Amino acid sequence: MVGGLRAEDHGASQRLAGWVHRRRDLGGLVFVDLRDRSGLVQLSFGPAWTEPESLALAHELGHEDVVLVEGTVERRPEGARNQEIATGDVEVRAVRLQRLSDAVTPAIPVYQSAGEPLPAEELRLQHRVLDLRREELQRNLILRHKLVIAARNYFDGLGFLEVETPMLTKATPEGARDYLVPSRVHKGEFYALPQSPQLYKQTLMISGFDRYFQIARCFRDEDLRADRQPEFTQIDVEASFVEPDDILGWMEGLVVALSQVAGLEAVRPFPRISWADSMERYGSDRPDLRFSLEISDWTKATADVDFGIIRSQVAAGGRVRGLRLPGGARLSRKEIESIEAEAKAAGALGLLWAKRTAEGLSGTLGKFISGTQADALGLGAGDLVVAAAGADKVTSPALAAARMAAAKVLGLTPEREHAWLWVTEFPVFVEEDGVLVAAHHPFVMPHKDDVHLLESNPLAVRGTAYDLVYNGTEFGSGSIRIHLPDLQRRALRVLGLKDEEIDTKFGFLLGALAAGAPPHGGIALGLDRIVQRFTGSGSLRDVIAFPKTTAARALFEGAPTQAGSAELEALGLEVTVGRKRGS
RNA sequence: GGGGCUGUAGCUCAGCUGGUUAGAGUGCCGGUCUGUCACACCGGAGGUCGCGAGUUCGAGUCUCGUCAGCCCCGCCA
Repeated sequence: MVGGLRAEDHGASQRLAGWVHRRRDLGGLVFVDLRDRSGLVQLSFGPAWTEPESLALAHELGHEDVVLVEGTVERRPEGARNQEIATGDVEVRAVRLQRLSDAVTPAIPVYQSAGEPLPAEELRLQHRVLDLRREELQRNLILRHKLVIAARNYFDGLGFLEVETPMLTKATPEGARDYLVPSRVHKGEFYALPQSPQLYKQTLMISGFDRYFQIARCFRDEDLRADRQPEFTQIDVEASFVEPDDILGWMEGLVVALSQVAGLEAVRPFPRISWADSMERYGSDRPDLRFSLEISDWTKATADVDFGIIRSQVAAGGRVRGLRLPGGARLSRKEIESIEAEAKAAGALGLLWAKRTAEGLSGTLGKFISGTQADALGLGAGDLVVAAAGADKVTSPALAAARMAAAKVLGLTPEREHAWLWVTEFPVFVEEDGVLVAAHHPFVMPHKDDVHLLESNPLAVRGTAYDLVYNGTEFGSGSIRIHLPDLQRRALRVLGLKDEEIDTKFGFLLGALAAGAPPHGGIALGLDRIVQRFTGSGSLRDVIAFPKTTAARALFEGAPTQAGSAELEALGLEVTVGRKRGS
């Protein structure tokens, strides 16, 4: 490896192989930066120490040629050292040079000079073989590897077993769209690629593998984002005879181990907040606790404020909630409106605000309130409040957006760099367009105090579900699962499933549960997202070796492709749309 | 499914209210050069202006469509 050579290696004979990163040909002398994944080292070629044929070859080397070199490590002459690179005190004086591979001129540069912009991402994905040679991507994938190894060792140390589960599996009736794989043997039937190993890991619990984990690939056929890929990797965990505390404790230990690998800080225990509390105080189920700004309920404090919007929203059953921003009075109207714009983008009709300065009260809300009423909001001189009136469903996301926007506009410094958090007691069910759906998935064990509400008031049923949140990003979620077949059937009925449907779709699960199931639960963490945040990458694509585009295409190898008619026939398939583009 | 941005030399970009021969830097090719490290200097080649229609005397530039990439909403834990 070339990147580790130092002044102490002076005089050592070396045989090095790598890629030609850069060549500086001075006519008599030739310098070549040799690269491998450990870094760079300068090779020097000169008539005094290099064999003539090798010297001639050195003049001809091009970018990305693969070479093998024999020579001696030498301290560089005074004034010829390079502080910029780790091996800058030495060079390898090449005696013999062999070209192992003559590379064509790279379509996109591997070498980048300082401040040079990256090629278009389309080209980077197309020429992934070259892009992956860049130090940044190599560093990301190396860290990813180290995190995976650390996770495996961590779980192994706790007696967890890694068990592989199928990739060709059964379509799941709800959740994301499945990727389907046609069966040749059973024409007209399809496997699905797993959205997660959820049901398999529960089955493993029932089979007695009481501590399981897997670095599991998952597939979801939904539209993509910068932080979403159609195939992604989860650190998947499940254990039997556990309470949430057990899972949370183990996972905190894992996060500490992973953070150590990445050189970041994670302090246990992580704070915990219930979902209801989180929505109340931060308007979000994944609050960024690097900032402590909290939402207040001002419904009472504004009860005698004569302001149409407030009165009508409260009369309709809504509340007045808002954020107190100390020192916020210095914000301009434009800056305040930028906060409002974020709240509107999150679904609010508008944001009310009041500013208090030496001159008095001002703002859309400020105009309507007295000094006493301002005091009731905690609005002191120099402060600003922003508020939203209406149903929590609308105001919570709006205030969550306003909270982050305000932190940015005010230039608040984070109170901590790494804000780890557990959000617990997620509801089991939520209402979507008037229909009851599972908030997480339909296997979440209801809170024991709420089981009796299952049929009478399902929306009030708290679940034993928890999310791990890091700096406002959800890193993973899990729950204690239902291990009683009767209870599982009740939960599925609440979702509107008929008994026959339950038996066809979930019969294998209910059957397994009936075989004597231990209480069990687990969690899954998004590995890609963890690596993305730990490396500070802007996109998931920079922490995956061969990612897909936002249209789910693989540009390097060119997937997906059309199937030939013989293949289709063998599968018993006929394609009726989209036959085009011979390419 | 919807909205926005982008597409000009291998790469990164410039190209004005439409105007006749489309530029720069870098890379590439050739040459000079013994301490460079963004080596320097001299010379050269290199263009389907994403693609297709349309408007116009004339389109890289305007209009419509389409393809691709990226960002966002819907969707997705």
